[in-house]
Formats: sequence, structure tokens, C-alpha cells
Amino acid sequence: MAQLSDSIEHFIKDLMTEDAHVELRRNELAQHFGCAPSQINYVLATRFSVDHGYIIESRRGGGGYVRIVRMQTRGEPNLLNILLNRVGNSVDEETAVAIISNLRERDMVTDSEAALMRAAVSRNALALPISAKDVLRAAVFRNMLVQVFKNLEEGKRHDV
Amino acid sequence: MAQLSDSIEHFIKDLMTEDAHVELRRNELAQHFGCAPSQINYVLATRFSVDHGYIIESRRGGGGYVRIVRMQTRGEPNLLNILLNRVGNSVDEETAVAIISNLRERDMVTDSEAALMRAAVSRNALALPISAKDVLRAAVFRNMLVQVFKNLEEGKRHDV
DNA sequence: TTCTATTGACCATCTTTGACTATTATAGCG
DNA sequence: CGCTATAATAGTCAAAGATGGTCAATAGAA
Repeated sequence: MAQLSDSIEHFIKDLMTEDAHVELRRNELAQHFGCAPSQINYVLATRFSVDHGYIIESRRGGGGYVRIVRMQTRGEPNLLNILLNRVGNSVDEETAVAIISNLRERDMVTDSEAALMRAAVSRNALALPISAKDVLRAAVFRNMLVQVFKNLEEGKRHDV
Repeated sequence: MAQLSDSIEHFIKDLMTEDAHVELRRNELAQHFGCAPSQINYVLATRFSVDHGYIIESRRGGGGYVRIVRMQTRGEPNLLNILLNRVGNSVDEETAVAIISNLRERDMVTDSEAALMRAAVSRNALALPISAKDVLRAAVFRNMLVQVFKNLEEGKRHDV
């Protein structure tokens, strides 16, 4: 028997057959399926996570929304997931810089973007006791990695 | 539906495409959008702050008005310093995001770059067991600001 | 039993409104 | 002419409204 979660999953995927992204109201969707709103989060977490090839953006408050973006598997499938795992909870500057160079070589970021990313993860930027630096760097870097992929999907890069 | 606040913001920005300033009646505008007059103040406070690059002047009483002026720091040689001073040793997310929008509106960064910067200074990125979030954010942000200016100088932006 | 799904209580964020306050111009009065 | 009352504006701030997020408890399926 089709689970509620499966129905919701298919419903969302149907919405995405045309476009690589879809925007919806969490509460509306929950109401449509007669379930708790948090059920939607469960579906997103279990079927639309980064390792499933999706990125979620959302906003609260009046006019809030949940946006689901499907990543294109360009080159290695699920490169973002691989990179996020590589970074984990702690990463040193050298590794971060290497990953950034790699993204540049794949032409996934511009020179400027790469430079910005290096600026954000540099020793300089993270004025903290050494032990904590790598942890903070990982957090900042992970966030930026996700953004790189969102940029690619959303065609925000008009450049190069 | 597009948020009321967003509509008002765009309405005002449309009025400003020609001129660097616009003058309006708070009550008239509120009536035009069928909302409470204080809604206008909310939009001004959240989208036209000094950090966003605007200055608001107003006058009460008969013949009162609200004037919105876009600051022209075009070619301001010291903009980087001004921004670095503004950021200082500690900056909250709201301010950082406002400055990033400002840079975007001045076309000093691309959409992607702006998004990357937001990712780096977001709550999310700094969700750590560290109390001094604003201090860290300031350090990361300062570094990125310097990089934005370097990017501009080095003409690394082949885009737009 | 063990893994997955569902729910609900509580939290976070963003927007909109309204009551109350502050300021300014102007008409009327002495 | 100077003063005051009134009308016409705009500002502030706290509460209510509108969304979405998290997490732990519970229920259901394998």
C-alpha cells in the first residue's frame, strides 16, 4: 500500500517533470494530503536530500515557501554530496583550497567566485583558536558549496 | 501571491529607475496598496536602509512627504574602507545581507557572487557552539569584501 | 523487534496592522 | 502680529497573523 510519504514524493516529482525546480506552500501541501505539516519536512528530508540529488530552499513568514531544486548530474553524479562528505565537520585550509581549485577547473565557478570562496575559508577570515578554525571553516564551506550548486541550477551565472 | 512588501519595494524602485530620488506621500502610497500606512515604514526599514544604500528624509504635518534617495558612491574611492569600518569587529546577519544587496544593486557583484556571500555569512554557516557569531561573521565578511574589490580591480568578472 | 512513518507541541522568522505619539502648516482669535 | 487650536501628516512599537522548522513521542510496517 502506498504510504503517505510515497504519495507526497510522487506528487512533488510529478510537479517537477517539466521544470527542474518547484515552489510550494508547506501548509497547503499538508492540507492537500490531510497530514501534519511536518510530514512534508519528513518527505523532503528522506527523499529530496542532497544525496538524492536535490537542494531545498525555504522561507518562513507571510509569503513563505519551500523550493525544491533538482541538481543536474554533470560529470560525476552527485558531486555535491561527495564534496560535502569530504568536508564533513572539519576541514583544513589546504583541502578547502584544493576543492575550490577543482571546482574552478571543472568550470563550475568563475575566477571571482573561487577567489571569494578562498577569502571566506582563509586562515585570516577565521580568527579563532586553531582547533576551532577547521570546524568553522567546514561549516562556512559546506554552506558555500551548496550555494555553488544552487547557482548552477538556477542559472545565476551569466558569466564566462 | 507576491508579498505586499515586495510589491511596494518594486513599485518604489521602479519609480527610481530614472532619478536617484523619489518623493511620495506615505498615506497615498498606503492607500494605493490598500494597507496600513505603517506598512510603508516597514518596507523602508527593511529594504531601503542606509546599509542598502538609501537615505530616507521625511517631513510630517501638512504637505508632509517621504523622500527616498539612492546614495551615489559611484566611483567612491574609499568605499571599501567605509564598508570595512561599517562591519568592524562584529556584524549581524541583517546588516551583512543589506550590504550584499547594496553591492549587487551597484552591480559590483553578480547574483551568484552575492548568493555565495550570503551563504558564507548566514546563520546556518555559523551555527556553531560558539557565542561570538557576529564577531566571526565580521571576520569572514571583511575578508570577502576585500576580495570583491580585488576581483573588480583585476577584472576577473567577464560576465554580465 | 527494528526500521520507517506520522503527529503534535513548541520554536523561529517575516509580514501586517493598529493604537498611540510627534511634527508641521494654517486658520482663527485677541 | 503673535498665539493657539485644529487638521494633516509621518513615526514607533508591540501584538497579531502567516508561514516554515525541529524534535521527541507514538504508531505502523517489515
